[in-house]
Amino acid sequence: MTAPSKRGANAGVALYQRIRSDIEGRIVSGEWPPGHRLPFEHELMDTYSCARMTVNKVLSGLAAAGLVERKRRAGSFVSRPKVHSAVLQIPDLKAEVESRGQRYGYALLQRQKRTATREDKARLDLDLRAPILALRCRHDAAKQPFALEDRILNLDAVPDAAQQDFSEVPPSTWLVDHVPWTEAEHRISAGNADEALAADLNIDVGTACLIIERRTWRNGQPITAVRLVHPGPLYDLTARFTPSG
Amino acid sequence: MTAPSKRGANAGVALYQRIRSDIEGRIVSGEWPPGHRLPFEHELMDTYSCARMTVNKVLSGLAAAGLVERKRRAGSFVSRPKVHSAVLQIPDLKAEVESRGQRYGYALLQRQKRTATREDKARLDLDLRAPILALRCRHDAAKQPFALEDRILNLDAVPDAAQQDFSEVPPSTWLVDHVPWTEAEHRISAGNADEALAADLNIDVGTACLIIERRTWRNGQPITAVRLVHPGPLYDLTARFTPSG
DNA sequence: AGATGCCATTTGTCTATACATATTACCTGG
DNA sequence: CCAGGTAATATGTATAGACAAATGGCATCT
Repeated sequence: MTAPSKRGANAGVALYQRIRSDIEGRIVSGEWPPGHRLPFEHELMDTYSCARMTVNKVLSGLAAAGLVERKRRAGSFVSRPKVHSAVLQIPDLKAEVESRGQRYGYALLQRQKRTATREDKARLDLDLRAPILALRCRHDAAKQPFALEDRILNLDAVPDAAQQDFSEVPPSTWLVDHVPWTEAEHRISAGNADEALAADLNIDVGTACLIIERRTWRNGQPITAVRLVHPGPLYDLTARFTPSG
Repeated sequence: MTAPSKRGANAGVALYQRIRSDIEGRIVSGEWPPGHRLPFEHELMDTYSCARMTVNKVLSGLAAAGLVERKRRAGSFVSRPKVHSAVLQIPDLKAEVESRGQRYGYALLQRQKRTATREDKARLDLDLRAPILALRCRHDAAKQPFALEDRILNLDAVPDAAQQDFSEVPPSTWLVDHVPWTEAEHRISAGNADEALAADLNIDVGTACLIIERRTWRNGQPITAVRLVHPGPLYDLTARFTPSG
């Protein structure tokens, strides 16, 4: 609300929000298809009897959300989304498990401080011989192995991690609370469990697993690379999405 | 540009963008950690010698991007991101294959117009007996099966689809161009190939596959449900993400 | 001490105005 | 007829001022 809701017809929402829903509605309903030129700012001004700053705020917001594209002198156009994009939420595993009403368990299987091998170098963009912390742990849901985590941490970027034994607190939880990041990359794939994995996850050899690999940087400096392997039948990622953002 | 660049020190970017990068920098660098209260609007006004509307635009933008939370009377605070989120891009398969420099192929395996079974009803939120189009097709990359698509289409929502034989144009491509949607849900999981799947995809029985299931609605009305099965070794999803949005 | 109401502060929204900038459409001279 | 300049137009950014709404704290009353 705000802005004296001039003549009571205002149902408690801000004017610019009403205008925005209005326009969004026409776009998603197909009334204004991709490529369609929407009214000029001064036309919307007249339509809604408001100042240009108000409609400008709306159109800028829609442009920021990717629903429209704006061109000087030409006008604003409904943009055509080329790809399906979905905002994938990858929460802390502990929170994930507990939100299903299951008991969460954690075990550190291996902790090793060493210098980067050629393999590590390929995995993150590390310098060869950079000091790293290699961790291997298991996450359980309702006493069943739920994920195997295999992580390397760049100690040049996160020296504090060397002081942490990760026997109680999972590295992912510690990192979220202590290390800001600027860039992340996820790769999601499927693979068959080999013998070692099958033993650790208590599943049959050959069972399909969902593999999530994440790499994180901070201003270009590599922080960590993690590989999470979930037993196929026990896990799936879900993403919901609306074009409005 | 814009706004008379008061005294030339302006490097060609708008004032509000300079302020925004400035603040974003302090946040991602950790100088202003999660929970930290950032300066009040009137303090930023003084700092940057500008009007309140300008800093308001910056802070509102940061709030929309999820970097800060704003509370009346209390101030604006750096928000603590609880989940890793990633924008997953799921492009048209044809574009995906060709962007890898491989030849794309498509084959329609099955096309059936019928009424919804109980199984279909569970898959989308269809009414029982609603008219649907069931499709099964294969996508190839460099002559190798690359994905098996199994789709149902709600003909009540998309009557035009009944006129389309999908022998040349993949349904996903046709849909993107013809049907706007307001909501989508993705589920990503892993599974072992059974005999039928192994035969269609030309892989061994038991090979791990990446399974992507997508359901799409338009203003609450179900449009389509699709299940894409990719041979594990041949495919992965990649998402890149920066907190700034 | 505890409940209650008022006030100051901060963000939220809106207006009216101004000038900058990019780009198209048009006009004019060669 | 074309090249080049010019005006018109729509967006981009910024300002100053105004009032609304939410809320934390303080003062007051019981």
